[in-house]
Amino acid sequence: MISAESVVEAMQSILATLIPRFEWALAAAFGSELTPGAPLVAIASNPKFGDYQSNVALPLAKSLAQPPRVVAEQILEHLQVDDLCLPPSIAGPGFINLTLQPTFLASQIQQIQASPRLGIDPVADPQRIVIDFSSPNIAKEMHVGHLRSTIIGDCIARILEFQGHDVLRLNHVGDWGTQFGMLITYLSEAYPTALTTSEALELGDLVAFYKQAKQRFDTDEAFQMRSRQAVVQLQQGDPKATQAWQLLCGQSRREFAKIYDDLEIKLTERGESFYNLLLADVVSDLDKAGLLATDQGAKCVFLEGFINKQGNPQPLIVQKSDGGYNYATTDLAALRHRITQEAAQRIIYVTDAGQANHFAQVFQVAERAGWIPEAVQVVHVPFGLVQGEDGKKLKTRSGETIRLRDLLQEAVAHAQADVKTRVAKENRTESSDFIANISQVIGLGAVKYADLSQNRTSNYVFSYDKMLALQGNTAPYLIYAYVRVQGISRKGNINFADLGEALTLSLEEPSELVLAKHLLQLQEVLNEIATDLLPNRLCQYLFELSQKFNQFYGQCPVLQAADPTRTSRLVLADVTARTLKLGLSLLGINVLERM
RNA sequence: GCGCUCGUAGCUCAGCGGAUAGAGCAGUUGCCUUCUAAGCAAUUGGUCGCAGGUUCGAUCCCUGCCGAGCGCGCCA
Repeated sequence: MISAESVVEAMQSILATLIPRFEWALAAAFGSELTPGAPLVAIASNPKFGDYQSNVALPLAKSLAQPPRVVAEQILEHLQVDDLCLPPSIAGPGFINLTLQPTFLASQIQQIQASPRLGIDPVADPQRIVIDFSSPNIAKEMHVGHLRSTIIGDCIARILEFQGHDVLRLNHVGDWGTQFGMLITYLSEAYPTALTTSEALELGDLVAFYKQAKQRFDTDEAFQMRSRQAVVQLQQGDPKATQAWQLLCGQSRREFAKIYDDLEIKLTERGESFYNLLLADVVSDLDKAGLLATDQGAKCVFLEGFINKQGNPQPLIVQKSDGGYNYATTDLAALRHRITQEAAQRIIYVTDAGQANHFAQVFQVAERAGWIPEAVQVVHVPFGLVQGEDGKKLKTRSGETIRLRDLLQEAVAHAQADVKTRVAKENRTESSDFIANISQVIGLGAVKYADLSQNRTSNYVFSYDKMLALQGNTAPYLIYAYVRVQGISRKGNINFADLGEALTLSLEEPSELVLAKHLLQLQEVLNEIATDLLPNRLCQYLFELSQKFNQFYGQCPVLQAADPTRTSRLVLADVTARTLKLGLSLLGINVLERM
């Protein structure tokens, strides 16, 4: 039988505590072999029904041939939850509603407050997880298209790292392939010093050359031939080509680093070139597996379930007719490397939804070749387009791609304008460092939050005005809630770390109870996100937390209250602030002490 | 033509097979001698694209249709 001790000993989510209670009650009431047909417990769909609810009685009614309310009554007869809940009730057709006891809430909040990790222990079974994200192309500037992958990938990595997993963040940069043949061929004609002298080119120049090279490639057949030849040379390790390539990569890398530094994102660069020596084996091993075919001079695997425009099975090309390899080959090589060399148990690809087919095809081929062991999960995490307000792919007014650098700078500039207006309106004097710091944190936080707070699968309309609006479901609103708590500690000279250990909390006001209950749900939310990889759920949680805190703040004076209420409220405020800080940090967003 | 994703309030979006579908913004109305009003409270606003089906129960799952976006042989 499950005892109450298990709850108190190891802090675990309320759901994780309640589920075995229901399992036990069901087994006791009806025997252990029945299948519930619904989740045993869930967070209540509406606060007026309580805090948690169980709907199992409804699906069970049929198989047990009893009215659902009768089934619910039998479950309640065996359900032991009096250590954490008020007496459960049956409502409507047979819902079981549970409400947490204030004293239980208080003890849980107290445990969270005493814990540096807010009561969330690392997972018992840490996994080796590879996350492939950001992945800009060398010789091109990072642009809006890289924003979502970079931000979403970083957020997923932070959450899994916090849970205690061993995460390898890989930047699969485009540092190989046709584009380099193109660029090297073009530069050797137009600007040969760039291929032999480091820092001969700014990244901006490189981008301009890239465009010219691309145009030649698309219109000049002879140039195209020479470019393809150059790729093959590079892939065969020709020293001159290799040197030129390294210079180009170095140039781009320095530019990327500035953006990653600003965004505080850490990545291990392991570009396509890394897998060069493994490509030939991919093709020969596919051959050995009996999957390889040759079609129009290209080596390929014909896919199951993919039909081309002519109605024929579609191939995945792994070696082009000119002998070169392409991104499918590289992705297959990378996949194998991550499984065999990195011992990855879970491999996550954060790229735009447009690549869904590509990954489905690569995964299929790897699967059929027997390269993906049963225990390894390989998953594409797609996200929608960044659109302009016209609903089309985002461009500048003149039709150019927006540089990520410009986008971030503009966000910070907007934030700074807002801060200055506010400081002036309140007749405050603040140092320029103070203003610069606030602008940076808010501007970058707003960009990240606007992106992460959308369900990633849908397209996302990019609007400076909406993203930088400092009201509503935005980063500044959340940061402001945090700042309000710090305001309390400054005003009252409170050191939250010194509130003492043997506190007795008393939670009575509705807004205190609502806030406390929400604080206890972080672990459940994180567990969900670790499975579904949907960061917007964390945003939703933090936004609701901020709303609930602001309601509490408006209704419950903290510093003026008498003890034990005063201390209880201080603890609630402290736990709220630390939850916000932790949650925001998992989104890659900083907090401010004052704003 | 085929595939993937999406369609929820005026706008931008949440919504995990459950009870009367929720936020934010915009609109209307209150609240600053009180821990920062970047806040709070109240209020208006819905044929969940359409039609079937599965289910005790469907915004959610299945089928068909309509509409939008993206992709579909040697770019990544």
